[in-house]
Amino acid sequence: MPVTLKEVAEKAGVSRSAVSRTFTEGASVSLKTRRKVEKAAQELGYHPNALASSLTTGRTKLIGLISNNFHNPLFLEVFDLFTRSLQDRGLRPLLVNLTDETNPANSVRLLRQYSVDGVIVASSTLSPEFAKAFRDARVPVVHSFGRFASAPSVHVVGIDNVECGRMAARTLLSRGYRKIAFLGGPKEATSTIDRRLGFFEVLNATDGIETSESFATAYSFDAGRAEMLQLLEADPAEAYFCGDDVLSVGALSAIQSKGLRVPEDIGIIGLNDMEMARWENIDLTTIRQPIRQIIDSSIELVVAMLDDPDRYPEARLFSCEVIERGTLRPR
Amino acid sequence: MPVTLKEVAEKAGVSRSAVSRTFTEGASVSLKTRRKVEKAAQELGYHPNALASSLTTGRTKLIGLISNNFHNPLFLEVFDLFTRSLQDRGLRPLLVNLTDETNPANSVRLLRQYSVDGVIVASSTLSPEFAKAFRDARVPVVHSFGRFASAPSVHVVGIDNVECGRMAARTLLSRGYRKIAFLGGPKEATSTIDRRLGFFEVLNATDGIETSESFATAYSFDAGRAEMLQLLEADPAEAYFCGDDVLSVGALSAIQSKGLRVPEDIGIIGLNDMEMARWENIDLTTIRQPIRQIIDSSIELVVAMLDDPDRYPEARLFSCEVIERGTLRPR
DNA sequence: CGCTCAAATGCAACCGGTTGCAAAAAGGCG
DNA sequence: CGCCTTTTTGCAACCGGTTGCATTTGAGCG
Repeated sequence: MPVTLKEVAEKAGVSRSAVSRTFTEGASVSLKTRRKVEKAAQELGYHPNALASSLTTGRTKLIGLISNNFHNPLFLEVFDLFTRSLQDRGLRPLLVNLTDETNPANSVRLLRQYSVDGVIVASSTLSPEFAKAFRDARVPVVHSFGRFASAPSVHVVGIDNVECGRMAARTLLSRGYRKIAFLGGPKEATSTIDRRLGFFEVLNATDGIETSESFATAYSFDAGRAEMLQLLEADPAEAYFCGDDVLSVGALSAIQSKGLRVPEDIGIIGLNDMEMARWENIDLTTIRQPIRQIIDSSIELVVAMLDDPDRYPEARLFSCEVIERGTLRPR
Repeated sequence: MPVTLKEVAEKAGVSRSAVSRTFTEGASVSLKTRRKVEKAAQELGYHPNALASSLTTGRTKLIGLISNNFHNPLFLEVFDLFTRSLQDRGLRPLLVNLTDETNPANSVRLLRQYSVDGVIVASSTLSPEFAKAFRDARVPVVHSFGRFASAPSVHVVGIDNVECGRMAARTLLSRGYRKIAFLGGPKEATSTIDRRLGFFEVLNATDGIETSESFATAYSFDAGRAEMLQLLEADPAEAYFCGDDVLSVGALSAIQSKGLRVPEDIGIIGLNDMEMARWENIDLTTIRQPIRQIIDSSIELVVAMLDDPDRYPEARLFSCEVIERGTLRPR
């Protein structure tokens, strides 16, 4: 049903090659034939079939965007930025929802079937095995929001979660909190592991601090709320560093529903700075992750790999920043 | 670099057709050759190239998922459900972010270049022209969350916004509110127009009700907050029906920051029932849109159109439901 | 005006598959 | 075992493009 190259060629009275070249950047066509072809194409409403050309060029301009974070509001912003930046570069995101997929091989197969030029794994909770599986299949891949490694085996762009932990600890200490706790996400999430590490590294190096820790079962409102309700049963801390913002809001909700006040009775600091954190009803003090930079950098990297698939793997880190709002007591 | 049909054929000692047929549902292959082919494919790690085959079959199994709602938390759930349901049916979502695109022709061109089998326009704010442009290009299309029309020219799946407006009005009346206002989204959004219509239809039919209306510039927290701050300057209403949940949260935030209480001083009812509406810090009374049903139905419809592109356009409506939470005073 | 050389063009093969068709193989039956 | 029918198989053309190569065209110049 759609118009093909051949029809345009016939109408314009030239060969198919001429038409193809007219639509190929930098190909050799005289102005005269180009005019003829463009006219015919215009009249017929012709547009080249990207998939057909991908067969010979080996480029589909399709980028697999794979994630399992479909319940973290931050990721709506992430998807927004990714899709727009990709589009701006003439690339198309093929979205893969990994929520109930645990086998990297399946994702690799799926995306190879669609000959994606590259893949971006956008998730802080997905196992590094996913990115590695793509690398092994020689598909250019970048793990965005992945775990920082000093000897990366796959391209990683994100933040230093250990440093974020330290930053949270220093912030709480500077506010004079002495009884301080970590309320992590899932114990096995690398982000939780790393944040915890940095957090306690600083706290343990400080005298007179009483610490404790616990873990929510997911980075979610419900998990945060449930865990905090539990904590409030017995001798809660003065301040908590929560695994992420959604978890923090769950915790806030638990605290408020017990009739306690934030920050007067308990302080909370989150991580991510999702859009809602600044909503006055939430007004969460948190650590901002520079998602725009992470995303731009990820795309740059995956684009660079299109030309140089064997590019040596690197880890790119962006610094985070404490955003002061209303859930910690003033200095 | 990836393994091709030919290589498998050579290794298995059969023709290329035999290999192709082995991987084609319902094709005629003897068990013996199928075994041989599968063995060879296995050893070589062969998987058929979906894009190449689409060239002859005319099916890519690609579905364009186009939206401009990348700032409404509800849409994270929407994307989650869409991508999962599509995947479950063996379809792949090609995501298009229309945030800064106003010309339907561009989207059509783009998606035609990628030979998508069908398109889902998922947006309540996008002009119906987008869906129509696809229809005119003879690309199967469904407008999800689109405007209900009694004489639909394009497949539409969604809710009856007029009825939602009535529902909101009845709810407010039943709580004894007499001074009632509409705080809409953008004036030109069809969802706002329709909700307003139903809302005032009921209110105007009731005696002794004082009404007023105003419009936020977007379905966003900031717009809702700004508008409500303005309203609070002079003689606010007793209760507001807000354009959607995000707007409602903005309004709530404005009210609270002025030292007023909800629902004691002012009542709010939203629309959508996004995940955060139930967060205790927000606890928004709202009208639930059955997004799961809308999405499943949309996909069913687009799938049905793959087989019957000329299917007569229909509008599918789902009923909404008031979700009682804490932002309206009790009966 | 003829010559050289670069630019433009068309031919034909190819990308990785599918499929109609005719030939070959297998199965059924007397 | 031979004959007829059904199933399986391979050939070759095709899907909608791209591209290397040889040929033609045309510009530039003495």
